[in-house]
Amino acid sequence: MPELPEVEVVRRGLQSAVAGRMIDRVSVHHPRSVRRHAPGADDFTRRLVGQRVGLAGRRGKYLWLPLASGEVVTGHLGMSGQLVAVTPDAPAERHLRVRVRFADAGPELRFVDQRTFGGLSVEDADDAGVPLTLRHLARDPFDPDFDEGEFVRRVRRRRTGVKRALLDQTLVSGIGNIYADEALWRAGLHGTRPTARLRMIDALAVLHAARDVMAEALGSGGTSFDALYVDVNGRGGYFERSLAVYGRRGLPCLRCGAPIVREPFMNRSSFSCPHCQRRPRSPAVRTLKTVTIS
DNA sequence: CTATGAACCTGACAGC
DNA sequence: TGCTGTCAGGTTCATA
Repeated sequence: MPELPEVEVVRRGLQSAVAGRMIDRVSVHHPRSVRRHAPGADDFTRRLVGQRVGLAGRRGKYLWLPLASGEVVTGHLGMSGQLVAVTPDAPAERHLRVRVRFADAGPELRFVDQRTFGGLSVEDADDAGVPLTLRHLARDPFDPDFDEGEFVRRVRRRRTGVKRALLDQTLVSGIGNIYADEALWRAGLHGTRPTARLRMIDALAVLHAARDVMAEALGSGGTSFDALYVDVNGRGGYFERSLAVYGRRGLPCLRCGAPIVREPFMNRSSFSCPHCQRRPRSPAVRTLKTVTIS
């Protein structure tokens, strides 16, 4: 569930809850939650214990905490992951996966994850403190070094639909199913519009729309449809009230009044306005004639 | 290298 | 009361 705004809310909460504190004990309650830490759960624990943590970082939907050792502990929330700060004597959550206790008497950090698509791992970092395993990720639209020209060039080189491109974390990171649909609605584009023939002005419009809608969502504490997305204090956001299309099948478009439609998309859903976002005549291209030059 | 779809999990809910 | 099928905010891996 969590996309960039929700992960950023968690990053901020994480930082105020644990930055500067010393890790004392770590317990892994489910091996799957540390599966991306190749050396295993015991090694994961060993690398954390005794470390003081620094200021939390984020790229796209990933976040991390630097350790005094120079390594970083990285996390991804997947579809249902939560990082919560609670008093050490609070009862264990149903889906408690990893528990991090500190040397002081303050709250402990818990990774709770119903579906276990998320996870934690300890990684090496580059000179800028970015985990090495995240370098394949594109920067996100809030990164001062995000290169819009390069984004447009790379998108137009693709032979796919614009929604697929928005969700490709190697082109731009942080955008998921909700904010992709919201951005496409704001830009007046249907998600199956072929990227190869996308005008530069449209590519930039949808990118800026994604950045804008995610900034607004961040201001509302994120989008919570249910209890699966919460901040470190266990509270949800309220941006779902401001969504224009996502989850609004049959309800009137806020711009023109036409009923919002839901269409299947990659085993999931896309929501759009049939009037404001007209379908392309020829859908996403995928058969490209290959010409061999000998 | 690029594009696509299945797999990875658990739980809520609708319909029978 | 069950059972079955569908759906959920994401990423990775195998296959063309």
